[in-house]
Amino acid sequence: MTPMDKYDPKTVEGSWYKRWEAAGYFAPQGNGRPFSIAIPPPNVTGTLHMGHAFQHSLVDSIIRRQRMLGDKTHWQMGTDHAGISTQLIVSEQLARENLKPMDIGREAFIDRAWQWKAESEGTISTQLRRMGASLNWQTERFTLDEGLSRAVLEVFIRLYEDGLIYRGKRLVNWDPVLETSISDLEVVSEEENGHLWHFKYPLENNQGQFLVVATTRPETMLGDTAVAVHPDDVRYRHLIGQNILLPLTDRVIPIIGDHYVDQDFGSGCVKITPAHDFNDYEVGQRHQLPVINIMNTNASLNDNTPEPFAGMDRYEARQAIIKAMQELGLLADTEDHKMMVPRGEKSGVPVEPLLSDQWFVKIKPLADPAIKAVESGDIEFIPKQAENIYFAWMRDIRDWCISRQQWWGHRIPAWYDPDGNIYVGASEEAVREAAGLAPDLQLSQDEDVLDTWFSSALWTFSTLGWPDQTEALDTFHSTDIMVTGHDIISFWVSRMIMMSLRFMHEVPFKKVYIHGLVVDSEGQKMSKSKGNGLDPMDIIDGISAEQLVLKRSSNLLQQRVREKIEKSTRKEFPDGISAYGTDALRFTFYAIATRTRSMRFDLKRVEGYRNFCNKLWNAANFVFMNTSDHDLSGPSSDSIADTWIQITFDKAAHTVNQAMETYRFDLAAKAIYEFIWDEFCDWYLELCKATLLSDKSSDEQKTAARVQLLATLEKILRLTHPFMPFITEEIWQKIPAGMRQHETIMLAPYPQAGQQDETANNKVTDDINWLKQVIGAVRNTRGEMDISPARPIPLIFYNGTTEDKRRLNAYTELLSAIARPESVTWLNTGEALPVANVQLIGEMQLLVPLAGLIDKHAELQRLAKELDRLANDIKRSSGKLTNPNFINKAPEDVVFKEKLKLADFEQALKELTLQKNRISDL
RNA sequence: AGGAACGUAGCUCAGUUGGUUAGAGCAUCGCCUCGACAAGGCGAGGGUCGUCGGUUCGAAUCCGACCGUUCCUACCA
Repeated sequence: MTPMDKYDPKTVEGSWYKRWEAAGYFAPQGNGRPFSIAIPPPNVTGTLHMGHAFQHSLVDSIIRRQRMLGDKTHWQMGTDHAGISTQLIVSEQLARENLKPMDIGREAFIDRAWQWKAESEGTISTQLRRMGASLNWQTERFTLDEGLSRAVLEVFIRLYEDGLIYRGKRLVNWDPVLETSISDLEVVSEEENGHLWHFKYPLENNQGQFLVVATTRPETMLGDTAVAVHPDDVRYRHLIGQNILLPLTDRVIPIIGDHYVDQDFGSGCVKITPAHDFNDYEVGQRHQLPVINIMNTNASLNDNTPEPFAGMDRYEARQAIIKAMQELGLLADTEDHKMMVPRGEKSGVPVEPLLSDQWFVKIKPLADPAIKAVESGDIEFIPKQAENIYFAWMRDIRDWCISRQQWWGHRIPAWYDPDGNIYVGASEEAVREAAGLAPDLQLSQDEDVLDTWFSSALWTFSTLGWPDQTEALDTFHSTDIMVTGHDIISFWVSRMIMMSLRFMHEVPFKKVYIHGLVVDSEGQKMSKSKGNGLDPMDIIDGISAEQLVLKRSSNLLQQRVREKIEKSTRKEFPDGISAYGTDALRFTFYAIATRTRSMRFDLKRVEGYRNFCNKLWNAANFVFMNTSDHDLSGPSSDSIADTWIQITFDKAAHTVNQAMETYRFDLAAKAIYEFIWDEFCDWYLELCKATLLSDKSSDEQKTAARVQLLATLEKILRLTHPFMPFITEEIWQKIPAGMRQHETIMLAPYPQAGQQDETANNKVTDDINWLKQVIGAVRNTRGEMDISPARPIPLIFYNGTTEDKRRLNAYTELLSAIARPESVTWLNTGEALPVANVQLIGEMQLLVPLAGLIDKHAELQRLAKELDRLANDIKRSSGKLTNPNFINKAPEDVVFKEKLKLADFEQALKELTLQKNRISDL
């Protein structure tokens, strides 16, 4: 057979995915146990980022392994419509044509959005395919498609009828750029520098007397409806019930007493603006204060404010008010002040609490069972710690504002008549009929759409056909596990649990695996705006430094930031990124998937695993070179190495399966890496060479080695396939057809450890470990003494046991092939010894005579160091053993082991001291 | 302010109920083109496990305090 071409991920990964998909391997099949996972639906118009790539790599390994274990697996594919993001993008597209959404109207806008969806939806699907994700594409869904929209409608109507959805005027987080309400979770607060302005508010009845209030947002004063003091505050409590003349307006507002006020902060007086502050709103409710909304939806001041402020932008108004107050002599003080500024996650501008009509889900009745489901263990979080995030959120949950003032999404199925009566139903006809409305009664549908998460919350069952009772729903719900990040627990996990319990009467998933965040090599969160993100596709395909700089900085608005990013990018990736391939990238993800909350992503790691692919590739090449053109059907006889590699493989398979059962992807990856590289390549292949290249081995032995080489390689490939799907399939297809019973490795059985005969196994592994130790000792001597591996050296075995002698006799051939001795001599205890370098293997000494080979000085130095170490060990060990407390209280086996250890140390010390004396006598 | 997590080799991280000489990869140093592989082989150096105290015969591991880093939640007008 001709050697395989050099490992190149591009050619290896080229066509397999298409073939798998075309063959229908991703669809559920067989009669095994159903096993299902629903993908957290990515944004249909989005692209795959590192977090996605990581997450889906984890899921794919789970799915592929379960499939190979014979389960009927279903990995639900689908995307969501990402209401706000998509609306924003389409609006930006319009802006480039100097158009506003209003200019083209709702219908045309939605058309544009669908158009954009059609254009961009292929991107993330293609990227998922490049990652090798074995998703079931045949049942792909989209949150706005017909079936899922029907589920949304059904849920909305039923919740409304059950009194769990209501409409009300409430204070919500308002994004003045997007002009919509947004969720608490979509607000990010960061500390910023601001000011605290102290205003003097004149008392109504005491001319010339003032209360001083402090504010970070002067513009809201026009909406003040009270000043609050603490009811116990001796400075002010007598003023409670009196009034303030609110400056710049003609309004008179009361002084109220409320425990909300902190007497020690500022002046101890607080202005109360119920329409523009969440806390003030509550104070206002308690005291029945009027709620005066002073802002328009774009955060300019409205007609409830006096001239000249009406119509001004909020920040323009702020300056104007400060100036006006100053001119009135009512500005007492201005000081610098650090404060948290809440900004809209998507728009980046400060959000406003705004009073508006919104739809809400009454959440408590949904949350209570959802909390119980986790408390009772019906749903298990992995790691367990993550439950805290869930409970913290759920136990303090507030009604969920589900209406968004947008066009792209599920329109709220509510209609209003001219009197403002609300009718909820599947369609206008439906509500007319249900309510028996006169045909000529004017009805208008609510303009708003639902929060995207409302539809995502139904994901695990809506994608399977609900509200229809489909076979898929019956088979695959509840799903087995949800894999997601901790940042999404409150957004989504909790809402799925609530909705599934309510409508399916079962949990949406039995387990939730919460993974950490992929961060850059500096520990920073990867983000577009920071320009520190990596595109998984660039790691797979490679990218030049120039293109990478361009890609990272093109989205950045500020020149300064752009330059900074360019500099750091050029520093970190001076030569760009080379093409590492999907398999290496995936393996990196498994290796870093530890239990920590964040994982630094380092390309060096990817490089290491690309090298690992190369190693596997070359090992396969070796196996094929040595097995093709040979008849493997003849009689065979396993050598110790052949038996050993089978045992060792079984152990590795056991470790991998165990790790996967506990979702320790890192341990699974480690076990695979170590078995392939350290055991199969470094030892087994070398031992096979000894057998295959020697005239002394029989045909039976050679056949056994060849069979075992192929069989082990084949098992390795199956064990590794869930993690590195491409390279394993590529190599597996080169295995002689007789050794594989399936058309694809994807459907071949996953290796599991069989029954083990511990005693027999230990005998084998002990022998191989002995051999490894002897070879290690020889290599060590060569290394320490700078003896070329090419130069044969005489080996003398001294003071060995009969077991040592048996092993030496049995494995001289193997030993010789790897250690390359000039001669092998066995000396019995008491026989005369040459002056030599000595290494201890248990009680046995391995000697390499000094003559002409070894530097006396260097050897003495080495011995001194060794003796030093032994002296230390003896001191510690005997210290323990002379401690009566240790002898009495420690378990027997621990004491016994310690005694053995000490004996070994002392024996070694004795031998090496003798040796040292002999050499220094030279 | 409240809650949580983390701190192990130069770097990134393992270390599962306390019990070997605390491990791996990368980086470093030395040797090696020996018929799979230089994207390689062989060998070596490198850690008072953040600090202090406690529990224990025994602590990287359990407890407390402190220092440092990070995240989450809520915010004071």
